[in-house]
Amino acid sequence: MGDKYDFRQEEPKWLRFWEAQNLYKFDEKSKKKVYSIDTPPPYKSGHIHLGHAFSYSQQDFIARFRRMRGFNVFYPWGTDDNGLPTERFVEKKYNVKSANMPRHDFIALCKKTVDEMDEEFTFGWRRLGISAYFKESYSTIDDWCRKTSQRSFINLVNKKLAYQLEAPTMWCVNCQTALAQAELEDKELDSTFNDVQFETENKEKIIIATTRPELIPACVCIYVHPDDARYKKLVGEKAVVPLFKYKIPIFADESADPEKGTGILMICSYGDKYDAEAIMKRKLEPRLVLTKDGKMNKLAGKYEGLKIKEARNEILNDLEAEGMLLKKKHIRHAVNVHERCGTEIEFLTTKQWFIKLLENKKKFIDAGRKINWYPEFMRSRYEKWVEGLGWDWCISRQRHYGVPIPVWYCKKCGEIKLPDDKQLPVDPKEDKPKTKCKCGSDDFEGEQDVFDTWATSSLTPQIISKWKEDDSFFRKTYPNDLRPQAHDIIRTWAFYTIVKSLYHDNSIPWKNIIVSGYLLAGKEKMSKSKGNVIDPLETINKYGSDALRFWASGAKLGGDLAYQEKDLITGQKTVTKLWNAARFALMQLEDYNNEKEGINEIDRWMLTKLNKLIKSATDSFEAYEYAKAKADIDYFFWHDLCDNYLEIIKDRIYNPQNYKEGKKGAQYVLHKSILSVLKMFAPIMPYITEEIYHLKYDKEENCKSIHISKWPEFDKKEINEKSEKAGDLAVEIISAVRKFKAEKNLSLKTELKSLTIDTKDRELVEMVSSDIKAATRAQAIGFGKAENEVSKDLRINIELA
RNA sequence: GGACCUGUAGUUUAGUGGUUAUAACGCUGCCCUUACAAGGCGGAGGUCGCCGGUUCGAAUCCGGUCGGGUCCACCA
Repeated sequence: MGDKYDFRQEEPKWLRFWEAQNLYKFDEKSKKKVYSIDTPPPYKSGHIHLGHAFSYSQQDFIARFRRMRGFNVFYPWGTDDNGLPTERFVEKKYNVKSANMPRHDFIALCKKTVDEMDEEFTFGWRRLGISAYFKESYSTIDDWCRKTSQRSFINLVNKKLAYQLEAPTMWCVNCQTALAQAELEDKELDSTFNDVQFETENKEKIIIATTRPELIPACVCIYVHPDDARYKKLVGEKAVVPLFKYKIPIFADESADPEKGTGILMICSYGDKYDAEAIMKRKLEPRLVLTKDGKMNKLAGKYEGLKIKEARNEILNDLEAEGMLLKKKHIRHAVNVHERCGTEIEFLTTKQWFIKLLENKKKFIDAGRKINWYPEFMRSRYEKWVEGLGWDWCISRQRHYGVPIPVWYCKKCGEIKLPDDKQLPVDPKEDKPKTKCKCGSDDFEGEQDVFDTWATSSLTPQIISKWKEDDSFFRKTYPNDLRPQAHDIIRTWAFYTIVKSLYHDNSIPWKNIIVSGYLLAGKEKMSKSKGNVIDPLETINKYGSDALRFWASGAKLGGDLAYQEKDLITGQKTVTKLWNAARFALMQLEDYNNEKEGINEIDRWMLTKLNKLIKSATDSFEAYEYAKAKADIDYFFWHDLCDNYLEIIKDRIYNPQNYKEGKKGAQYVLHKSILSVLKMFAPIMPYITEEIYHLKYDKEENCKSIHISKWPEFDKKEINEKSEKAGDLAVEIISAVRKFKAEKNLSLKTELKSLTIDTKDRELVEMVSSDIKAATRAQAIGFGKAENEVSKDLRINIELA
């Protein structure tokens, strides 16, 4: 055993060892209880960043703890490769355009890229010590995932939970695709709030406030509140739309709020969801004025061809010229934009596929309540999102790249044709149905659209558990035991996964969900878009993976943590300290062969502390409170074990002849404490603990890795309250002597002529007096009157030699 | 506007009713002590955001208030 531990050399060595041993491979044949983890698949669009290191470390603590607790841990790996990030990444890499290629070619290219990158991409996670099994991983664009995704869709169509509808839907005019509610984001934008004058047929003035004057040509009716005295006389009249000069009805409707704007509401097709509802309710003919790429169409008359913003300005100018613009006020307000591109969303009538949500909100909330959320309050975020849902889930996207929606339409009768399960995965643009349409025709048109990426990633439990492919595997691993994820995707990943599991198998997808917080850089989130990310591989090269993980273990679940490089030093010091303590212990254990004899009070004190720690650390890990476990283990290791116990037993180990119990008891406790600490630290610092384990313990336990060794067992018989009290007293006295020497600038080696102790617990002190004597270097210990108060019931006098 | 989270030492933080409020980093005095100077033993540093209430007792519970964050809503 060398003097120094070089993590730069040792960490990669152990990584190679674990991978060569397939240490983390799930053993299907094992009889042990399964613990399955629905690992978050990262986008394979670049490199791991420190935020990943932070959250993936946290889930790995749990995986490793469970493995040592004797579970058969199923911890698969996957990547999410069918989203925009991958599409852009591949387009850039090969200088191609997805839209200009046959879809299957682009998918093949993505798959190829993904496979090629795999080694390099996953390296960050592997190097971090993530104990997932990387050799078998899924990619959300691979055949199996496309198959599962399409299978899920067909299943939902058959259950009438997925449907196609032509209706106003949220639309991004930049990406030219429909969107789901979960893809919206708020953005503060400058705008104007305009008072526009309409007139009735009798030239009565009606003033309407709007931020969307370009939708004036889309206006189909006007609402006033039935109890609004100001406007009662307007009800039943017709209004003339300014500039466009067509007539629209005026209705009384509760939904018009007299307090808002001028109290008069124009209904356009479509300004928002309520417009769509109002038009449906009144059975009005919508006036659609926008094209899919965000321009005014023919119905907008002279404004045809203008972009939305241009039309807005032109219309305002023209209104002003005609004296119909009464007021124009500058405002700054939040609008809904597409989270990917920041473009304001519009409502266009298009034909889309939806999954029913609105009629089952209660079921989703109930399902959420069957899952344990850590931390608990994250559940209320989930419930608030479900309660606030206003739309069914639009799953079709008018994009080229993604998992194709597996549907054909009969050209003759228009019927929908779904593929055979055996035919999956299909691309309906290129593949043909195996059978004819009910009408006898075999002339079909394949669906062009692809799925929302969440439609596939919401199936990760089904994907990893081999849903509808391997029943016994499915039963064994599903529902998954754990879903780890971040809180920003509760409304998407967590929610949609719950929806799918409920719809497919009337089940919950996982028993527990742990939600990690954000890694902050200063006050803001560390994220790629903010340009403040740090490459964890650099950090690992500088401080070691164990140090990085040690740092990540400091934040409790759901809690944000502000990153500061200096905090890595703490972990690095702990690694060094472990190394040195083990070095000392192993030196003292050379002539020791596992006998348990010669246990004295101080040993019992240590054993009591150790077993209390085992209990609390185990409980904490069980409750996903790895941060508390770490803090407790850390405290025990540095203070109880290293600072006190090791110092106290040194004399006994060097001069066993002076002690009636000899040194074996100390060796026993030393051996046991070091091994227990190593094991409890192993989930957090997998490398250094493995290194030390292999110096001695692997042979003793006949186990090839600490990570599959047995977690320490709490032994109630080792708890001895009286010994603990006696030991605590000893530590108190020793500390007081150390303080005395420090104040006098004396070396701790300085001999004392005598140490007089004044306490009512004389019996306890006598139990440990030889240890106190050795640790304080007192030639004699006596009991009697003393003046220097140490604590309420303890006074000492110190006489130097 | 609503919901949830959050405010503790210079910094990052622990602590959900009970002596004198945690630790790390930083600062500082001393100590080469046969594991460790990347260490050890000490020290300084906090009116626990603010106000009020409940209680024998509040960082902790309740109400209010101010600041930070997240999500949602509104967008006439």
